[in-house]
Amino acid sequence: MMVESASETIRSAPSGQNGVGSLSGQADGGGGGSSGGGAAGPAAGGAGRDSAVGADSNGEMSPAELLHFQQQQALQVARQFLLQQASGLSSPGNNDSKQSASAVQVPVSVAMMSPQMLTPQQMQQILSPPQLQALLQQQQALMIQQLQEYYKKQQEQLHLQLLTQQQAGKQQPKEALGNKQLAFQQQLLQMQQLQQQHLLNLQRQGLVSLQPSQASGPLQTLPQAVCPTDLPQLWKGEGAPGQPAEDSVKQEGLDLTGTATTATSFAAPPKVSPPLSHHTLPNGQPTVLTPRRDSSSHEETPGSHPLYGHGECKWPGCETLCEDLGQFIKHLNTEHALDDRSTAQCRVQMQVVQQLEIQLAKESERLQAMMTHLHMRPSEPKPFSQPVTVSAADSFPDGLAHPPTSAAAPVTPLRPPGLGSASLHSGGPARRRSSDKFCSPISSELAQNHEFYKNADVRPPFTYASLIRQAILETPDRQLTLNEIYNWFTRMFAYFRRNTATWKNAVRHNLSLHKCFVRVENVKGAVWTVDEREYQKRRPPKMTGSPTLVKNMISGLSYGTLNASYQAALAESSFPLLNSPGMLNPGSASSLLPLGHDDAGAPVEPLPSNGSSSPPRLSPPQYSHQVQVKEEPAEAEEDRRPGPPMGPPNPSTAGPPEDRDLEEELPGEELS
DNA sequence: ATTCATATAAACAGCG
DNA sequence: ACGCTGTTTATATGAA
Repeated sequence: MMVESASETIRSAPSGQNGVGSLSGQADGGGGGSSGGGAAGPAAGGAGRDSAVGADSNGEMSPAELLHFQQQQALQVARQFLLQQASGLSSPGNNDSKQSASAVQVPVSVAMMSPQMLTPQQMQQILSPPQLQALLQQQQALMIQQLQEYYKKQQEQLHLQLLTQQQAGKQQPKEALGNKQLAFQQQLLQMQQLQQQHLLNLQRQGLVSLQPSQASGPLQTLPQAVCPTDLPQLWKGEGAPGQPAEDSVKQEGLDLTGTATTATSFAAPPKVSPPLSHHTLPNGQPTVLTPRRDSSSHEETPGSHPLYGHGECKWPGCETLCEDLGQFIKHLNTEHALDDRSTAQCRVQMQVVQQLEIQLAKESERLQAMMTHLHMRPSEPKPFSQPVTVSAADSFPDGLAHPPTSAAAPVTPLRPPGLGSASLHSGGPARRRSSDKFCSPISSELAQNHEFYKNADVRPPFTYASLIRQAILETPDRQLTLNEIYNWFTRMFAYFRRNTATWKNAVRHNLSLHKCFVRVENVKGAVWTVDEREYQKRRPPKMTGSPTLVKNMISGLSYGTLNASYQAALAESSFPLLNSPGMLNPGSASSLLPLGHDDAGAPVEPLPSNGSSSPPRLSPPQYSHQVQVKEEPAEAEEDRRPGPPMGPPNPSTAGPPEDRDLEEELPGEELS
């Protein structure tokens, strides 16, 4: 206890804060001020343009063989992926397949899953980890499919470009523009790649910001960040339509640096499928209805040229109209000959493809891990034990904004069992923690995931108040000293092993601030107890509507099983602890309490914790049992050890009053 | 736009 | 004097 304090007192408040800040900022951009957030784009672009030189312009055009080789590899990966998907993910895959065929954007999948337009957080709060996992899986599958689709297209295009150039013979390169543009493109590409990865990570981790509004906002700013489908737009030269290749390229360079928002489609020119292309649903969700048709069409139609479709040249950034194939060929040979520019474009395209390959590989790996995990225990919401090491590596491949978790991550790269459930928002969880306000049962959540939180440097999605309460209620006598509370925090959450000054202050602040925490003088000092009544009181009964939402959502998902688990979760949510003092067993609780979210507040009084005690007895200034225990008798006796009316305190508690924390698992065991 | 809940930071007082 | 504990105030942010 004391020992720690020394080291902790100082440093690191900032890190946590910063982390939160940054994350929340992002979230904000998506949620509330989507419009505002979207504006930023240009600035970055400008910077990029100036320094564009950095991009290496060297590197000769690799031989066709190389390209072929790459294609082969990529295709193999894709095939593997398909196989995996087919074998393991039958149900979700099937469901999504249709959608994926038309809808490419991630948001779509989400929309599918959450008819009610719940925010990710809400979903997290409402759904239990297993449910989230299922959702995530679905989404994952969809995303990968989409990726793959796009990937194919890219491969095809690349190939064609190369061939075309070869056909055209060798025309003299016009060096002038080539390099600069290449540099721009490459730089932009890199940036976008990073962004993309980051976003994908975020999505993965916490179903982050898949909201329609967010999708549209940030996307504009970071085109690439979104998803493969948007890649094509990268190429878009602003004024491109109808312009000669050269011109379009120039513009492209400019545009790219300036505003990433420019959008010309590369694989699927707007004109190609006027009615089909991008649609925006009423709710603002961008949807790509059937862009792929185009791409597939080339493949299928032998007579046509892959780079030619719907009377248009499909060369990246070029939308020159060509009446017929002959004219197109001519155009191709003229405008897209083997010169620096074309080479550069080709290279960029290669990078795009490579990036996609990488992405695909990662996703495949992830999928496999997920499937493995799920197969092992289909319905078991266990924290981990997954041998999967994948997460560690791919979680944050890039160095981009990682959640506060960052550094000291003690150990296991585990990911929250529930997958998005809480951690994900790992980063931003700071603010709205689920536990309190919604049904989320901290106890059950903890029970299920305590291993995770214990080892992963992830901020728990609970409020300080709920955590403190949990800590106190977990003890047999429902009372803890401040230091014991600290210890509980550090014992239960890796996250709280850092930034101690910050969160300890917060804990103290919460103890003082909330009426539900009652300080009781003790011989030994003071202990803190929980006034359950106050605790219930303090949260607004907002959950009222939620059940409906949840139902709808669930029905929408058509996850029968989920429904069950959800109910179970709800049940658990209540106060398992109260029921059996000393017993944390969620299971028991669930059976006892059919419903009632934590918060149901007044109505939910039902906690039989003391049977009568809670409601009536409490009337006086007393707070349930705990207080009594401590107040008088306790004084005499002192610790809870003997006093606890509760049953068999766990071994851990048995130990020294304060030190029980030393070890790890006392409460944890019970929980799980 | 307002209100509420929460998080964070910090100042301050009392106590051992 | 120092550190811990506890209270309080201020500010920022997200959500309803």
